[in-house]
Amino acid sequence: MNKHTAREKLILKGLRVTPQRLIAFEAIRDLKNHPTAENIIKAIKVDHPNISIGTIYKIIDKLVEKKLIKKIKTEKDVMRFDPILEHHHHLYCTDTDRIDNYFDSEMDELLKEYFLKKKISGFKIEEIKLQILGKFSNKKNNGESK
Amino acid sequence: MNKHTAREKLILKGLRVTPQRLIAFEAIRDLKNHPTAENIIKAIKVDHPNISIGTIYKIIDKLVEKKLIKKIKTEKDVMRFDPILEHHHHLYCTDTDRIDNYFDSEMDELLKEYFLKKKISGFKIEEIKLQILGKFSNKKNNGESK
DNA sequence: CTGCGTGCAAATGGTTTGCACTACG
DNA sequence: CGTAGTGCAAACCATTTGCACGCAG
Repeated sequence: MNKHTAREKLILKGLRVTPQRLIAFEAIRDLKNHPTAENIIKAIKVDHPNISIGTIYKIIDKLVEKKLIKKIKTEKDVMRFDPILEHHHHLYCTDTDRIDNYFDSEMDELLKEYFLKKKISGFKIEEIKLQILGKFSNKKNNGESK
Repeated sequence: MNKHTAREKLILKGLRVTPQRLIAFEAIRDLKNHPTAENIIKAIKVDHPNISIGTIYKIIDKLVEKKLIKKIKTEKDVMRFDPILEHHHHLYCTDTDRIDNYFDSEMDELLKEYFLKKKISGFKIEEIKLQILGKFSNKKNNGESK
């Protein structure tokens, strides 16, 4: 997750390494709770107030397009992003906008086996993600990082 | 799902029954594939071109607020709605914007048991929904209505 | 009759686009 | 050097809001 790695990932995807890209990419990786574009912009502005908002949007789009980050589904009308690419599920707080990651390979195995037996007619499954809705006990369980 | 029922549901939620509400509510119930606000507006406009867009948005908001319909999560930036209130999952097409419903009480049972044993620390589960991503075989499987 | 609901139009706000300029490779 | 990337500001567009009027209860 260091500067070097981010740089390499950009290069691997055929993207030019600009300071703006590096800063934005790292900001997204470091932000917890699946930031909105606004969160990202704000975080970047702290140290780099001169990066343009339009540019940040373009960078985000490019990163999504190149699969360096992902968009995630929420009920709100703002887009949020997820820098973790490996398969995982999400815990959605029904009171706040907190979204934590949830890794559970046992569950993944279970789902896989279940749908091996039970086909969904007319549909070819590629991936199954759990949206787990509920409430966090207020302990700051930010140790969700994987 | 007839006029009478829609009317009753509105009344039960303490909402005044206006022609606009009835028309909008029924339109949403009848639209397949989890309509966007735009879909809803368009559908209504066909027969009732004089209902205002602002009003339709207000009606949708009110229906969501009163839990007569639900918002659903998508990766796109437009909101979509679901008139089916009972617990179910969604099949998301990774190519198109098609979203079908998926009912599976066996799976629900499985999930329930699984998470009875395996607690998620610091999180109280209220509901679990599957996002099943994949592709439809092009057969028009619109018999997804429940 | 009282106030919730509607229609309209203007405002909002997050996101996008166009274009001239910059700098990565 | 040539082109992808940046900055800025204007444009977009779905949704929200304010307000006067209308109709449901």
